[in-house]
Amino acid sequence: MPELPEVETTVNSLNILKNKKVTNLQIYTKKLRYTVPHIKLKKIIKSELIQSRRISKYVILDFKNNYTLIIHLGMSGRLKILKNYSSKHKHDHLSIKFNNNSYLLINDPRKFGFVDFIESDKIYKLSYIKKLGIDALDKKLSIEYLYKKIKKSDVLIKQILINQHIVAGIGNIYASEILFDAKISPLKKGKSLNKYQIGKIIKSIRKILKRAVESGGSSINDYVSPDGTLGNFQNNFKVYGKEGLLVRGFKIKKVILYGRSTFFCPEIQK
DNA sequence: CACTCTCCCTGAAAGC
DNA sequence: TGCTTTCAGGGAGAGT
Repeated sequence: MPELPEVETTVNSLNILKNKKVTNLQIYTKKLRYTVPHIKLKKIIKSELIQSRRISKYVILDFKNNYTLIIHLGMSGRLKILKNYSSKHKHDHLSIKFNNNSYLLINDPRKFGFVDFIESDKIYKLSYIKKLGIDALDKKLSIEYLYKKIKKSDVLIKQILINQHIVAGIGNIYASEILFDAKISPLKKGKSLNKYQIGKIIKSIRKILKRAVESGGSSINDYVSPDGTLGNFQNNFKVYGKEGLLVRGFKIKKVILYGRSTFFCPEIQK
């Protein structure tokens, strides 16, 4: 499931379409999580892709005509770049043809993702973008910022980490990995953490996410990079999905927090 | 406002 | 073996 590292890997791969012009657009699905803005989307035809970038877990494609395509991959969403595309594959919802004869496809079995289309200068007016907290890999993510956000919070640190309005980009899987790396229990309340512990968490956020980006993201379930390469960071997961396994002689436990699976090692994470 | 719960969806895995 | 049920999760919106 795409979290920050997978989205980062995705937008990097999409840069091979930079300066290419859209020659055709096919929409196969009326609605993903939200209705696909099919009328507006036609505006990208004949325009060139200027750049592919990431805002939190959103893929941002800026076009030369000053319009921007926003793609959220949800849980099972995946972008593919294909040279030959004669027939639609299962769960393909959108296909964009470029003038180098390659196709960018949005494929999403669970339809938890969505696409949006807006004038480029209005992107920060979108409520879901405007509300985002500091990006998990932004240098501006400081101990002071996080401490201030959570010093009065009764919410568990695990939930704070996946709250996109506080730190943007971390999802359920990496939250478990980050807290294991920081040796801090997911069950700790935000307000119980001191600045030293928050510093450890920030270090672990950067360490785990950067490593994951370097390994091309994770490929659990069907996440694959647009160029077809598989990420392999899931091989580096220490606790996620590893209930019952031993770490330094201690068992990894699974608990459900706010309806989400959470993996940790109580003896190591305090 | 701040928090938690529910829901959207399909395929894989578990259960029977 | 094969059918049925459960589970997975991002994030908006409803509910408290």
